[in-house]
Amino acid sequence: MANIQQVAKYAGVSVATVSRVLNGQDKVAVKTKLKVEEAIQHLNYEPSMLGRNLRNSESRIVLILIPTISNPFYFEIIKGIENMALSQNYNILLCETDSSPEKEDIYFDLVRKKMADGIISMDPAVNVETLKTLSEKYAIIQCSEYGGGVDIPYVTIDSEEASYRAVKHLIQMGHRRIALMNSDEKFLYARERRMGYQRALEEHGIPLNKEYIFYTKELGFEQGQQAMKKILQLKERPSAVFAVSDLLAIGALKEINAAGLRVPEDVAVVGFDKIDFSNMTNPTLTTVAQPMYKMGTIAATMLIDKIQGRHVDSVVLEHELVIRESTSG
Amino acid sequence: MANIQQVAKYAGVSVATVSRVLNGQDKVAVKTKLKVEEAIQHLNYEPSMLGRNLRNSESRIVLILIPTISNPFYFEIIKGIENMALSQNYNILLCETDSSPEKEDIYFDLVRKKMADGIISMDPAVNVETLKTLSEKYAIIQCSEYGGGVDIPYVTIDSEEASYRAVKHLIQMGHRRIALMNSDEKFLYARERRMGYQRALEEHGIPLNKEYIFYTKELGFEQGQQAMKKILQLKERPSAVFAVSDLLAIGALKEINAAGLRVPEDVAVVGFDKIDFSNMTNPTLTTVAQPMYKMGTIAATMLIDKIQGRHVDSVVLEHELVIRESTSG
DNA sequence: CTGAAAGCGCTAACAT
DNA sequence: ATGTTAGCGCTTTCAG
Repeated sequence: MANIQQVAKYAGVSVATVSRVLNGQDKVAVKTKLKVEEAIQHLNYEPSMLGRNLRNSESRIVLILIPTISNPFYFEIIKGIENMALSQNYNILLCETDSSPEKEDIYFDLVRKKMADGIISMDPAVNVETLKTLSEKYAIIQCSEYGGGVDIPYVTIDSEEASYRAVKHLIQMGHRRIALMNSDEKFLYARERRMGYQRALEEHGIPLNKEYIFYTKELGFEQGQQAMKKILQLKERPSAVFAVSDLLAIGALKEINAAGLRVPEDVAVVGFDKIDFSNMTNPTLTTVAQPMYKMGTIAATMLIDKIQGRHVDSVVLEHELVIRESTSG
Repeated sequence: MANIQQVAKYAGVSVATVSRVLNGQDKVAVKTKLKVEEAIQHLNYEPSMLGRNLRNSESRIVLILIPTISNPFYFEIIKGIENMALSQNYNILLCETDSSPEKEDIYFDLVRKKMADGIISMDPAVNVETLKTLSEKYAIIQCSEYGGGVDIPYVTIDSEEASYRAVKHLIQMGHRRIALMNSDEKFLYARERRMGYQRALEEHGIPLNKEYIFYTKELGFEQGQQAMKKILQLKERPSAVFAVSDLLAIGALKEINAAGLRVPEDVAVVGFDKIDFSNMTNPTLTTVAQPMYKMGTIAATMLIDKIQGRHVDSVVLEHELVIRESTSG
């Protein structure tokens, strides 16, 4: 396979000139340029990024850290990141951490070893200490999820407010016994969403019933089913459930159905994320929409700015409550 | 940031020795090794893959080409590929082509430019000619989808047989008016599945009714809804539908429900792929399971073998019909 | 506008 | 067992 030397030789110019033609920055005489281009054509030359990357001390690869690829919530965000990255000549390495520190470390190593120029972390379970240390030397952005108190730029929504609005909607639909299906409160967003839930209840004079708050280990379908099973066994059965992820909510839907109850007549359900599937269920799911694609593009822009040494500020984006059949069938 | 030179200097040895310690192949005296390791520790040294990659003329990155990340069908396959790749020190670049030749070409360029060592293509819409040309110079494996007649190793299942069994199951459940929801027959797997469908009908003396065959542009939920809408308008309404993807089938489910009909009493439905979500619907979906994780690991193994110059043969894996509520509620 | 030459960080062949 | 050295393929001063 031809390299830049051979092209230079064939074209009768120096490698520097070939490089100039390749990068199109410096001025090259039209005639010379033509010669070089012909040589490139003739030799079927493709510049090697390996050489270029070493020379430039960059990999033009950015890491996306997600807990699991199976949660559709990440799709649109990833698309946003990808398109923005691509437009800036960066490629993305999608890294599934399975929320495991060991796997996480494999990927962190990639930036330590210069195989990646930066990281967009969407993993709430990420080892915050490591991330913090890393962020002193490398470009890191937190997207959607973020650890509090750490000085790493993030893009996210106001979880407390979103949660507040979702619960308020349920209250306005006449519900007073509202269950919360939350994930572990070691995650900041989980604490925030619980606070929004409480604020809505308080504001409407509904006393907090701790029996109505359920914690799940993960945000998946099965966890939603299990939690819903417990909820349905309560003496004073809630008439509504607010789940902090759509998959949880869909699990709840399924379980309610299995128990022979109807949504929303017997139990209303609200999810969170507006994943594609939330519109495929029967009934369709009321849910909180995050501007995922936009969040992705912004995260990518922030990261690239950071990589290139520019200053970046954190961003909080708007969200929207999408009312569908599961609360107002 | 420290480089190998500085480590060598600090340890009072040559760079070659440091490299030896790093790679652990050649023999190094324990004492020397200790000195080097201390230097590495002290200087916080991390070997740069940029230098190593250039030197070794490899990137240790493999490309996965998929039409869209939104189809959960790919999850398990990707996990399989990823785990196998990781265990061999390869990383994966997930590339969404959107079935667009332009985007495809961006990714092909990555291997032309040595940024990737090989490709696992799962995109049926891939430009077969380009792929063929590429495969003469680079390592390429087709996974799950493959173009016929091209001499590129693949791993897949027997689509014709899988389709045959799915339809046979419907016939055995007493159905005789069975619709087929297929994708464009420019794809080999679509032609094969149609053939399996026909074989099952023929074998049971059911005449082929062309009105019962529907083609969709994509394999998504919306396409399933649209096709089902048309199916429900037929004078002689089919009593069963075989869709070549779970998402199509789930769209059909939704539409049947919307029309006030029941599954499987009024219309039975069979999908294809056994995506996670096929178990979350109501009713749960009868579907054809492919050994996706295994397919992924095999594809990765094949690719790495190919990259490293070993010979590889194509593989056809077993499938399984998973009978659930949508055909035998 | 073009060329010569240095060097990014690493590995491996060769020499000792 | 260890050191010396020549590149891998590219970009970018610096001279001319």
